[in-house]
Amino acid sequence: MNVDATDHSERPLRADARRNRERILAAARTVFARQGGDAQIDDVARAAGVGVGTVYRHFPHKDALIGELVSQKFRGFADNAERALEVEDPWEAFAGLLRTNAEFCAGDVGVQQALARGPAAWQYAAAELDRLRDTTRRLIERAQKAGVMRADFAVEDIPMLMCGLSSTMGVPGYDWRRHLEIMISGLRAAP
Amino acid sequence: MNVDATDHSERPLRADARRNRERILAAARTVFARQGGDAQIDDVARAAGVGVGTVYRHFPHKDALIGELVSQKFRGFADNAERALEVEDPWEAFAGLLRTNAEFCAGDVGVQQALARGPAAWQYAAAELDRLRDTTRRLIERAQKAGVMRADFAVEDIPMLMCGLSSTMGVPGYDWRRHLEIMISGLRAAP
DNA sequence: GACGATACGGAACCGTGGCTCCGGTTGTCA
DNA sequence: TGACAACCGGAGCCACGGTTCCGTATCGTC
Repeated sequence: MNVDATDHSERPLRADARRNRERILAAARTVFARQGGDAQIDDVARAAGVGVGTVYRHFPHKDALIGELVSQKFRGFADNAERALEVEDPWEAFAGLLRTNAEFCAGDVGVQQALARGPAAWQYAAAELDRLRDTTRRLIERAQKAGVMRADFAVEDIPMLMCGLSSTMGVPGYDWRRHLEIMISGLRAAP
Repeated sequence: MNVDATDHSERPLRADARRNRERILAAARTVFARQGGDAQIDDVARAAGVGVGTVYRHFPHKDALIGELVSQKFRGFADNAERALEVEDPWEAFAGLLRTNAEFCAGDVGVQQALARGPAAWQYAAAELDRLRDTTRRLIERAQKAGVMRADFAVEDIPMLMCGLSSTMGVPGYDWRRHLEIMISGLRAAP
């Protein structure tokens, strides 16, 4: 399966094509954020002021479109993680990252839901995911070495944790931040 | 919408009908457990050795079938909660219930996923849900009064917590029990 | 054992939504 | 400015899956 919809090997996109591509992505963000992962391509196209055909010209199928959004999102996560490495306090660096990324998630629950639905979209973000994982691992090791985090916690737990969290973000009127704080408290080293 | 598919007001089901109803439910449990919420009615029918028409005779639509499964599941949750009230130690009573019900969930992730998907199925379990909520509230108050649970935790957090947890149960090879223990630690009263 | 009520089976219907196709338009380069 | 390649739009195609319909089989009662 072609994982990269952008196809950098070709000559640069024509001006109108690039413009439309951006419009489509922006529209997709909005539409998925509002309607969740089962929003229709037609809706995205309409919101972008573009025909369905144009959407499919840029993204061979729905997953590719969602994949691109997911990828962008993970790029953000990974960037945040790298910034967190510069925070002095090992615990604050880690907990802060969780909070920041959670907040970053909450912006568009739609993408999160879409992501939770099918694993197909994940592969598009593989590279960013690796970067995020590596950085986070370092944050965790640092905190554990400092003795402020429970020793049995591992990077693999993060996706689960965020997955759980994000599934609660969709519930209207629920304060997911409390849920997050509960989990964060659970991560502190037992005395 | 008709919430009760069993329709107790009518005369008892004919012997073959009752038999088929049970078969369908059993098959549905298996099929949904294996394939998740988007398993098809046709699959359920085939697994039950029955025609689709028969499934629809007993359950007016897919949601009603899922609803019945969900309802049964919640009856189990609520029963467990009532048993937990008899445990002496307030903390163990509560934490134990979480563990028990989580384990009970893990049995058929399919139903959990189906449940997480659409809110339509929830209404079928409304009565059991109320019973579960009331009992759990008492467990929480007891633990908080004893000073062993953080004071800002509320019954409303439980569904979120379980929702998050169940969304990780579907991931093959992941130890969701660790996730649960992390959350449980997060609930203990801060010293 | 006969008869009416009840239940069964599964082919077919139909709405939905992803995706394609092609005639028309627009950007780019000489 | 002309010509061609790249791109656009959206009607329509098609597969999928929930639901219906009705001729046939089975149950329970007299």
